[in-house]
Amino acid sequence: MTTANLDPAENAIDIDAQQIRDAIRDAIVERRLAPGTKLSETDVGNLFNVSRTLVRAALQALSYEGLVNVEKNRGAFVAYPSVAEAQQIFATRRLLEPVILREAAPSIRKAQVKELRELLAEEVRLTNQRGAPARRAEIKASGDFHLAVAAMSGNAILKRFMDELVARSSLVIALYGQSVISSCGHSEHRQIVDALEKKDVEAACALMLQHIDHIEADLDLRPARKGSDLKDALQL
Amino acid sequence: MTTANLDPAENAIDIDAQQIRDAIRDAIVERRLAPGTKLSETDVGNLFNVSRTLVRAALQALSYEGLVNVEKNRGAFVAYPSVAEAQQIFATRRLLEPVILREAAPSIRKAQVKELRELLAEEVRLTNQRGAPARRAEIKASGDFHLAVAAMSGNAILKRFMDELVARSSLVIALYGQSVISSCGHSEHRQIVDALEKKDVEAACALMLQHIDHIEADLDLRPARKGSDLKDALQL
DNA sequence: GAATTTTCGATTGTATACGATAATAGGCAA
DNA sequence: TTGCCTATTATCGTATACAATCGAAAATTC
Repeated sequence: MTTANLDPAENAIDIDAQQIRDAIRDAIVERRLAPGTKLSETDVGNLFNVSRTLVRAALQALSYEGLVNVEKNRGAFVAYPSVAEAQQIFATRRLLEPVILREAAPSIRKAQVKELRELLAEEVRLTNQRGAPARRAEIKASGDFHLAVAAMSGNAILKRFMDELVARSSLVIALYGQSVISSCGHSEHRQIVDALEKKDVEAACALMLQHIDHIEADLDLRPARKGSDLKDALQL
Repeated sequence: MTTANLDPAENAIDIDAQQIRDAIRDAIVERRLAPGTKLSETDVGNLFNVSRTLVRAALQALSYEGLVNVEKNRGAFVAYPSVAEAQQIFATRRLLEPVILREAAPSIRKAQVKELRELLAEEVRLTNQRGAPARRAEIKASGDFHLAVAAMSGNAILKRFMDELVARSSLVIALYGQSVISSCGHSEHRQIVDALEKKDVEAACALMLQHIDHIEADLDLRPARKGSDLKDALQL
């Protein structure tokens, strides 16, 4: 059995393709599924008690998000971003997130600041908690902060672009991250919120760029990867 | 028969989902398929001599690009962007295209200028040509210019975002465009190339923003649409 | 013993079958 | 006629069946 470890929470009745997609995406983003893992159509189907038809639809959707690679006649695999791709993902975030901040800033009111601070509180709570599930939730929470800001831009298209970038970033961090707490920057998140609250957009942008730099600095983006990890992750 | 007018050029042997997707996308972008047109799975399947399975995959893919709306238990329709969506598409382009220009500028060499000028020449050639096919090709060529610039940024992710924005823009122009030659701005395209050649990125960005303004100015984005057109486009 | 070929098994690719849903048309009553 | 209800039909949603492909192991040859 090559495929395993998808959250069996959705074992209710009548699953649809969207739920399967979400479950797999969450598993990838929360790093329960390692990059390179094969996602066999029959195996996934059995896990959710659905036919391959729905699984294929879900896997196809994930391939558009860049989270899964579908190789013709070979199957679907959790994406295994190259160093070049990883750099491009972060380069794009550096370009987009300041733009998003500038768009979001004018519509930041007390309610928005409150919403962001609640997300910060959740991040802190998870950081102080032990265990693997808390670590996984922390990864997701860290991304959620960036997505919340994107949502405040009021631009659904930008928000969707960020959805993809944040999800793929998690994958990259899973692959190339060095420190265990790779998504460490909740203090940086707070600084950004502080700047937004003061309507100091330029400061917020500068902090955001620094923040992205720090995330990327924690990665080991040297060309070669250790072979053992690769073989492991590919599950050959 | 509700569905018709897909280019039958791909009537060779062994069509796959990707080819169907491309054929339908081209038909939408070149305005051979009006917004709102129903894309029945069986009809499209018959046109390409494939089963509904492949058609569904293609339609699903197009829905991720925002070119097609899939309504549960009702079917797929060529997207019918609302005024709000249209404005968001152009707002996003205004944000992204300057960023793209700044990214692309450093790697603009003689070869790149030449490539862009060739695209301009093609646009001019099509403009001076009569007939509906030339008009359709003109629409596509106009978008290709923006996509070529995006490709020169060297950032595949940005390029893909632009792919989507340009395709959806064509749809919006089809819906809300007033003048027949809605993608008129090939002279503006030339000015942008001129600025890029002179390494004057700021001028290029300013011209790009003006250009997008002009495209949007040609649209009739007033809330209500004339009832007749709406009925026509919905093909009821 | 190593390299090449062949065979076999597993997995994907596509078509089709069947059940479910929604739109339409027809009939009935007001 | 108009409104409502029912029945029909067409279309979609999902499962399954069968064909095609790929990879790995076994067999053969040098």
